[in-house]
Amino acid sequence: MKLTKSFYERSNVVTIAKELLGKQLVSKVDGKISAGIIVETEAYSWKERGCHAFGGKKTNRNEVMFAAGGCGYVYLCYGMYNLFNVVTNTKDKAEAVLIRAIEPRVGIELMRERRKSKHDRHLTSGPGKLTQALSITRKHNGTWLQDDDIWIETGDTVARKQIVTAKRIGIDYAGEDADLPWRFYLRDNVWVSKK
DNA sequence: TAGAGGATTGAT
DNA sequence: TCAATCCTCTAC
Repeated sequence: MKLTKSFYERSNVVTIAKELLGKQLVSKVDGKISAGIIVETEAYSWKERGCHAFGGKKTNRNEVMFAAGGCGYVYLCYGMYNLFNVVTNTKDKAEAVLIRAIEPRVGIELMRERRKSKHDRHLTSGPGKLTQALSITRKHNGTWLQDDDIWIETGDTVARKQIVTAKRIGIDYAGEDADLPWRFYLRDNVWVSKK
């Protein structure tokens, strides 16, 4: 069952990031379905420097973050990798959850083709990898998660004690905000990206 | 309009 | 440890 708009429109992005663990991310591209369980997320808010929309600054790139919760925000990182975020909160309150890793469940053969990687372990264990495996690109920026292109549905039940809290990755430039414990992942899950 | 740098990855 | 690689933003 797809998550409803009211799930995304809540005001606490950190809570949403935690609750997304165990949910299933699904993509349907060219009529082909592939999906996996979300095992790692990070929260971002306009209130802190790690966020593209820090201070409420709107640009062409991050415009989608200012839409109401329930949109996909896809952008290019390092000129090579598409990163997939879920926009949360209400209109003009720019917050989002970065999906950093998933555990493959549906269309694994499809993912192998798209990734061209011999080791399944590397299929979706990182933000740039999972978008490749699910064939998510910048064309999906602004995609409505109630539609039939990309969506998130209920998946596994996650016990509170399975959730590990940590600092976010790769945002050293954010100063003290880089220390915010806004990264969440499932304990002992092999699909979590490692550092 | 030019130039610097980034929410990464995989190979060395 | 480092290069690949190109879009985005800032400053001139």
